[in-house]
Amino acid sequence: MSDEARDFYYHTPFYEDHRYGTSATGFSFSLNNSPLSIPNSSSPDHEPQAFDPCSYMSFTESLNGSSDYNTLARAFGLSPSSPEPLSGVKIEQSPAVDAGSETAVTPNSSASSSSNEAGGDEGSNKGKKDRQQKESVDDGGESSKQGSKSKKKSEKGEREPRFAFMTKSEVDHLEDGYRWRKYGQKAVKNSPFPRSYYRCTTQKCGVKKRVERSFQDPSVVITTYEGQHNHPLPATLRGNLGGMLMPPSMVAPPAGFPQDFMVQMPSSAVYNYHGTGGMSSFYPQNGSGTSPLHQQQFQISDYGLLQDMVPSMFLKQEQ
DNA sequence: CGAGTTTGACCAGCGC
DNA sequence: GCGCTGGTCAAACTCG
Repeated sequence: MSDEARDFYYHTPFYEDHRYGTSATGFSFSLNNSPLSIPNSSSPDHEPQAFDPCSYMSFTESLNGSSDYNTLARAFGLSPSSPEPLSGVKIEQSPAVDAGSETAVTPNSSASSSSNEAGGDEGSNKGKKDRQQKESVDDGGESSKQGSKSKKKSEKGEREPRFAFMTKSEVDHLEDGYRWRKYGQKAVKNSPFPRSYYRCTTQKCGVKKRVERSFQDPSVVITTYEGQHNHPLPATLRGNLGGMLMPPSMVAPPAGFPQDFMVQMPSSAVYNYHGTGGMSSFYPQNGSGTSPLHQQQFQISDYGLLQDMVPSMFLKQEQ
């Protein structure tokens, strides 16, 4: 499918042994027990495989477009060997999408992935496309609501890169520096918690995000970003960021926000976040839990959105 | 009054 | 074909 071919996407999990080493200033990544370290010039006295995410990139930057998804991908050990510059990274399940390459990348695949998140997006795009067409017909193609639609349907199958992570928080909608407008909420199957849909309020910015709570652990909020911001952070909030490495939702922890949160990227990668108000860092969890700052962990076993959205951090570049 | 939220409706994809 | 589910729209409503 052209759509898939045009995007980057995550492959469903299957790598059961991703291991993330950790240090106070960074983390390493290994694939199938093969350490995959990312150079770090700022943390020489840490484990060799460690690197300083802060000096490497930041989620915020990534979302802001100042750092591309390729960087993000690299930072997390994604698409480690991709030679060509990536133009985007996408979280989505790869249903049948190229089963061929998928198998190639995921030897143990067995996976689940029941998901339809990716498909859902496609669907939504199409849905809107249709809708827009209808409306266009109704008002001669100048529907006032067009605004939002024009972008999404925009180029029909074109899907935005997605990035999902989990955070341990008591508030559903975490502050991330950007302004969001909620445009929908839906009950999620098999979950007592609804999923909320947000869109960046900045004009021309088509970034969206979905927020929902894990039904397995209500204290965990699953946030999925879709697209990249094409504008800077609101000035008023920018100061709080300082380009620190933290998940988009964590950029500006609200008052009362738990100082620790964890982010789980791929199937078994668990990141812990320890914020101290002023400085914050990501602390990926490693098997031995050596990080002194480890606060909380969370293992995704296999469920709904996460399963679908964050099956693993493996990306694949389109061909 | 503008911006954001709520909520019911609509629609498409998917599985059976 | 039908029902379920996810995603979005948009009118009504709330809030500052």
